[in-house]
Amino acid sequence: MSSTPPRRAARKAPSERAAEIAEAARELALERGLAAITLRSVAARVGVASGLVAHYQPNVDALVADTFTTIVAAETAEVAALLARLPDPPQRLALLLDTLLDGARLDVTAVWVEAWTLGRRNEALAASVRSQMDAWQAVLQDVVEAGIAAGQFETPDAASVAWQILGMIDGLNAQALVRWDGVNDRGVHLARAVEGMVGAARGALVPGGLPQA
Amino acid sequence: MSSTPPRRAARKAPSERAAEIAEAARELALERGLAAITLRSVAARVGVASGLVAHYQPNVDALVADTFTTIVAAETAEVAALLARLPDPPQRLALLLDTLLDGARLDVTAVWVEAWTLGRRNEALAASVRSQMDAWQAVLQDVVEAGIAAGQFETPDAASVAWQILGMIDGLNAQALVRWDGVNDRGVHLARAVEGMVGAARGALVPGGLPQA
DNA sequence: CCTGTTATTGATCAAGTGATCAATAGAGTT
DNA sequence: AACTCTATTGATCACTTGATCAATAACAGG
Repeated sequence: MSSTPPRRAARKAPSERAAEIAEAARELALERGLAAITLRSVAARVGVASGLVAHYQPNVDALVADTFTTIVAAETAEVAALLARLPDPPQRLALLLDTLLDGARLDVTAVWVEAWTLGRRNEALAASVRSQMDAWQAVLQDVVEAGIAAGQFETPDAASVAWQILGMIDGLNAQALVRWDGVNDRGVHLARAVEGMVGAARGALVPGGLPQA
Repeated sequence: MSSTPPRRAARKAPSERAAEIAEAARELALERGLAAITLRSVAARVGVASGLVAHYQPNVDALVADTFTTIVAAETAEVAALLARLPDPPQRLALLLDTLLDGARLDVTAVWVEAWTLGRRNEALAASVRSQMDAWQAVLQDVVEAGIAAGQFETPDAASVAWQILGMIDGLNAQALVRWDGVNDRGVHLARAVEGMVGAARGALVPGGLPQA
């Protein structure tokens, strides 16, 4: 048994150490924001010297950008997988709205919002943000187009509608980040708004399936 | 004619100097973000020693919070004044949506987004953000309630709908900050979404007044 | 058991931050 | 003209940041 932790960190395979660093950065970003990712903070969490973190990354900006991508891509994949189980486009869209508004991923929302700002001074991050936004938009566009093909939705521009829905979701989540109270029935309001945009039947997207209040 | 600027800044009345500092901070925030507000950057813009800026503020966090309030309150007042000219609630709401989506205030949007993140580490700023969000919501709620009173809107919860519209606008603007292209007819899509939420007649809010595409 | 490769260290540098405060000097008052 | 008040200075401190790199030590292959 050792009282004080070992002076020197165990030597590990580069891939393993890189994974540890990525994981530490991910946790830091979710807990304290992307701005909390520094050479020293990440190193401390992994239990290595700061120089080692620098050794595994060209610079901190890249680590921040990679961390953002890791976090956000996982969310997109998770939600997309959830949707894949449902066959009916209106059901898929309803689940999508419901899931993204449930407040279970507010830490990810915080990362999104921070990335929008940090992207101004971190070109690599800005590129990641654009790429991940495209990924989200693609997921939404898929659902909208499937609904159109099935004759359940009707809109002349699925791509634009998908962008619009994405923007609304982002805004409502960002709002929830700052202000929880005061807003009732977020899901129902959004569902009605989206029904109008995609040309779905009234009530087709309301989570509980209740057509009217 | 003097080649080099005077060593010492002219002595001014405290209120005047304070105004200069506030204005410099405002410009910096709009041009380079709230994070660009530092004792030295503000001092340099005013043409004064850094110590003087500190002399006029308890700390930098307060200056950032005040600057945010100044910028955002001016926007709210400006738009509210615009609306006041129109008597008809649907027209007011249409103008509101149209104005906020026209991209003329993207610099203010950037300040909003940054404040959401910075508020995490600046309690004074967080309080300002909440307060200014409330102010915006009140403007929107007013319009919605006027429409209900006039029998042109129909919704059981004007306050929640106002919050919802605000969130959507914020999200769409934040999106525009990062990605301009790909989205067509933002105004029309949003107008339709809002029509659904406030229970207005189809086409009542479309900017050009065209009921259908 | 050597020996070469390289993962790891930690001190170091330059740059930037907020904050403090004794010293200075400008402007109004007497 | 002397004086008083205070706006203004700028050096200074303690701290944090990203980055660099010579030195160290652990592991693998011969």
